[in-house]
Amino acid sequence: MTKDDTFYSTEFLPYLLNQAAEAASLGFRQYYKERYGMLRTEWRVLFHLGQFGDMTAKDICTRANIHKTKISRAVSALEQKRFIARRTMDTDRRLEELFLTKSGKHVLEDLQRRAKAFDRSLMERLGEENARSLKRNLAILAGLKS
Amino acid sequence: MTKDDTFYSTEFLPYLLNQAAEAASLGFRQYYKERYGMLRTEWRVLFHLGQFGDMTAKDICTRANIHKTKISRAVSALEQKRFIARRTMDTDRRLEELFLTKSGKHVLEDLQRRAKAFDRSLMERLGEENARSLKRNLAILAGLKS
DNA sequence: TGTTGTTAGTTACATTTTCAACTAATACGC
DNA sequence: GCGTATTAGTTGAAAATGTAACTAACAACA
Repeated sequence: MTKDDTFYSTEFLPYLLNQAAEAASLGFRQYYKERYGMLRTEWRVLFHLGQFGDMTAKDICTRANIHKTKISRAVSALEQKRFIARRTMDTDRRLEELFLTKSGKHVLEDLQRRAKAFDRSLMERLGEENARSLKRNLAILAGLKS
Repeated sequence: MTKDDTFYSTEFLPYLLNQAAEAASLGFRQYYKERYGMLRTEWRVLFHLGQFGDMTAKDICTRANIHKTKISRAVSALEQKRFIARRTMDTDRRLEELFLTKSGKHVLEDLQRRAKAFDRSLMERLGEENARSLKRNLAILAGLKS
């Protein structure tokens, strides 16, 4: 029995994932926070609305795997900033369809453009092939792919 | 100008990283929380002490990239649980060397064994080659490698 | 229709995190 | 040595998160 069953933190995938996630989101987070006073969940809600069109809070919860209270608060915050608005659905009055306002669209446009650039810069650090493989593996772990 | 400048959330590396990190740490977090009432930072402090031997709070901050207040509180919590103890250093009385108690060592041993197993199970889902490449890329993004 | 169960979303409260200010000890420049 | 600047670590208050209980609307079925 050798002493070398030492297990290093940098070998532990959850640790690595977390460190990488923190490091990678730092720069972008700073931007939407300083520029628009937004929190991460708010940015995500906006992003999802842009991606899938009008949808309900529940839809976003499911899609983004975020708890409903977090979404509820993000929605209120975005509403106060006048980036989104809601309308109760006739078919089921429990549901509220969320949609981007004009200014919300502008903000989202800006954020998306920056997100894209930010993403590219991260990928450049890894190289095309590595980056592709990384994203594939992450999607699997995140349960987005089998 | 085609409409297909749509940028999907699942293409955005920080998003993917975060989702994967959340998903990957869930199972293990549950274990140390339920079994030992520990928070993530506490588990990390323990892990670092096991890995590098006795060290100060500051050392851990630097190594693990965690803010000193978070560490300070984790250290207090671990101390209360009698998993670690501290002794002020003679050479510089601002510094406190942290070390594992007997029971802390037991707990850490258990956690490390489980972490290892947990890690293996994650890696199996990806396949050996993919997993290796994933860890390499994460280390780069985390700034642990150039 | 009335009862029971379920679902979308909000609210209240407890826990955790963040941020800024603080204390105590050391280091530096003179 | 003495004043000033740093540094390690703690603390308190504010912000954010998680958890559970709640309201309002719908569904199902007698």
